Amino acid sequence: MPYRPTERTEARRAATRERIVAAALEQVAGGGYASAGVQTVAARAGVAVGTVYRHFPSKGDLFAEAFRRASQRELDVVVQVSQADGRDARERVAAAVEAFCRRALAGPVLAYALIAEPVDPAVESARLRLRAGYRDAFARVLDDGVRDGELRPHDTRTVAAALVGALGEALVGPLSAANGNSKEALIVTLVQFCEEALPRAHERVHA
Amino acid sequence: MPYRPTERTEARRAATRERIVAAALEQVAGGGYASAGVQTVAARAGVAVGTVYRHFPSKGDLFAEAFRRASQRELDVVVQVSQADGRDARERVAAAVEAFCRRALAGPVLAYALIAEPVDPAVESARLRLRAGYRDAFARVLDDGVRDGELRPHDTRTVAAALVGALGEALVGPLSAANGNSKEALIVTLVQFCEEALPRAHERVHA
DNA sequence: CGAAGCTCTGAATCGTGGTTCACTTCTTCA
DNA sequence: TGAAGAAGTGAACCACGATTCAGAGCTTCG
Repeated sequence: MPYRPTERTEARRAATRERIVAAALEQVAGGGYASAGVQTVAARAGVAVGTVYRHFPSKGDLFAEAFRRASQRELDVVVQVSQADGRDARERVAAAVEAFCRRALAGPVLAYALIAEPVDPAVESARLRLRAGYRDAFARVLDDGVRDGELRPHDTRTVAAALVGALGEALVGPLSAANGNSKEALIVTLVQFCEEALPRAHERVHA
Repeated sequence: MPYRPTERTEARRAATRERIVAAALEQVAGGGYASAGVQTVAARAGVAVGTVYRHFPSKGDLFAEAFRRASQRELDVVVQVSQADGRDARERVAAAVEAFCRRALAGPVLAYALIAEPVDPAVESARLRLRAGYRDAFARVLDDGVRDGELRPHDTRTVAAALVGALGEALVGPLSAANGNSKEALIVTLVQFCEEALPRAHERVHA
């Protein structure tokens, strides 16, 4: 039994893999998915193209993982903020919306890639999971609001999805070119929009 | 001067062009953009591949035109409904939202293609114009509402975009599999959502 | 050391589907 | 009718970028 990869070697291997994922992510954050070819990423990671395929079965899998990473990072922040206790649903939604917007506006290219840019099917599924994650985070807050009597009973999943969509769409345009000033105004508008959209219990139903 | 295309001939030519666009649209409506290759569309239109290129400089241009057609049809309905006079902004928004949802749920594959499916850059711009069209239709209603004192002054463009995004996102999931029953419930939820999201003047601002 | 098994390399390969173009067919009109 | 010009044809072509693979270079351990 002349050879068995030792811990040290496996660590090196893992590090290479890590560099590749990181490079993929940097590339997407810098130039969008459209700019992210396997050759480019390999070069950025300082490895040969073949090495990428030693670590990932296909381009789709590589970027699916990269998206998953970035998604998780983004999602964690929003979930964190939305779960703060001692606050009512309206406050929690407002906090989550603000966090969502700030992060998107801080990294517009990545945000665009995660939210809206055309991608491979394999990556698309990672994106769907992200959107579902946001939706569920909002839905949890809404459910709590209903339970506590702050909100009247409603289809929380659909409303949560609508909130996510509203943010995405309203941000996509500004993601390309938003100066610092309009950013803050935009955030205020969206926070207010989402707050008001909540089906509060004390309010009359119109239809 | 032995040959000059006569009216009759030009009509035939136009008809062929029309058949190609129609075939492209049918293909997208039936199987999504992913299924829409030039060969397939040509076959469906009953012409050779080369003929497609006699009428359109590229695949992108062909589908951009097809998208424009479909978009216009969809948009016209919503604009029409949203401009009905003798109604206040809330009612007009509700009517527009309902029309939007009903049409999307009636042709889910086309709706998905128009709203969310990954497409060529050339087609993407047609899509952006569609979204902008919806946004502007809503924005006009909102502006009227502000002018009439029904709504308080706000960033109508952003709010309108948010409404469009809310509908798109909330519909994308159900577009794949929605039975008749849940459809109606979904529409009610979304109409109410959008009505409540409006920044009405008589309401307290929270933030 | 040296055999074995691993990782890395990157030029060559390959698949897909949009695009071309030499040719045929049709239309017009002297 | 026949010359000229346009529309239509579809097999061949080609660009592009993902994927492969035979060999070079490391790492481990008897």
